[in-house]
Amino acid sequence: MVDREERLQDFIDRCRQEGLKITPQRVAVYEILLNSYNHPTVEEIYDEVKKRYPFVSLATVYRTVETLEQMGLAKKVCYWGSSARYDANIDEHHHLICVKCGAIRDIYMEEDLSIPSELEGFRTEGYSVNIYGLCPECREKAQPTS
Amino acid sequence: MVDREERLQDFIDRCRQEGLKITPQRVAVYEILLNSYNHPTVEEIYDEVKKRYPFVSLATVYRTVETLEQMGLAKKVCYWGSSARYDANIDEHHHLICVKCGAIRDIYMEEDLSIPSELEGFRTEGYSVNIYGLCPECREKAQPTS
DNA sequence: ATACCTGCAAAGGCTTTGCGGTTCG
DNA sequence: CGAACCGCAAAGCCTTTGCAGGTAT
Repeated sequence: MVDREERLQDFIDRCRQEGLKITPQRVAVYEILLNSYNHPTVEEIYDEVKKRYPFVSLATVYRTVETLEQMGLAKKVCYWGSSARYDANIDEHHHLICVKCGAIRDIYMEEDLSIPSELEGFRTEGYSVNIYGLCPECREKAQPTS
Repeated sequence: MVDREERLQDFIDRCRQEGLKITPQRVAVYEILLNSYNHPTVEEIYDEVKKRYPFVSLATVYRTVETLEQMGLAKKVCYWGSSARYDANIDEHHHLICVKCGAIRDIYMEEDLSIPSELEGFRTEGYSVNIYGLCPECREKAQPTS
């Protein structure tokens, strides 16, 4: 895992390279995403940004996460529920997902799948593993035998 | 893979057990899903059902796929784009996903990940692997070197 | 100075819901 | 006959977009 400061700096450098303006809102969105471990929704990011810049608009957050995604600095993760979630962790990692409440946790696995670079005509680029189950909180709430 | 007729019959039996009415629309939705290999969207299922029952409503299809999901007979798969897709293939299988157009293809793998039944406090139930890449059609459209 | 960006509000798309009439069991 | 279901239309999210004013370079 690369250092957060370094990633933020990389982001700023790349913005300059690509002629994108470095605005406080943009930096805030990426910084918040870098410091989140819970794969926040756009709304959640928005709430955080608002603490620093109360006049920020939700549309700006949407535009920024889209930019980040296009730059390859964040990923959109979408499993259940209505709203998309974002993840700035671009290391090879996988997800542990609660089938009840939708919570997502990052997980690193030793095992490595050997995926051919060509499969059924597809040129493959990468993979991710989703492990489904019940999170500790939801197990608690369910019958004690689970 | 279990036979389609058998699955349809199971569905009907379970409906009876659970006091759910067996309506033509319901049967049609499940039947269409069973015979689809392309993980159709609700809209696509709707278009198919309409061929048999022109007066069917989109809301009914939404309600039915939700029922099927709750019964464990279909899964909602949601990666990109706006609309959810459904899959009645409940065998252990994985997905090959085109990052460009969102096409999804089922894939069966020899390799088996050994997932502990308990992981970071989660009680695990299963997993799925998503392999990302460019589908044949999109490779074609891109530069010939891809 | 200018190209890019933001905030606002409106529009757009997918999905859910309320209701009256209908159908299955 | 009664409970469950359907079709219709409206409402409800989440997300995108157009525009006028503001900001970074």
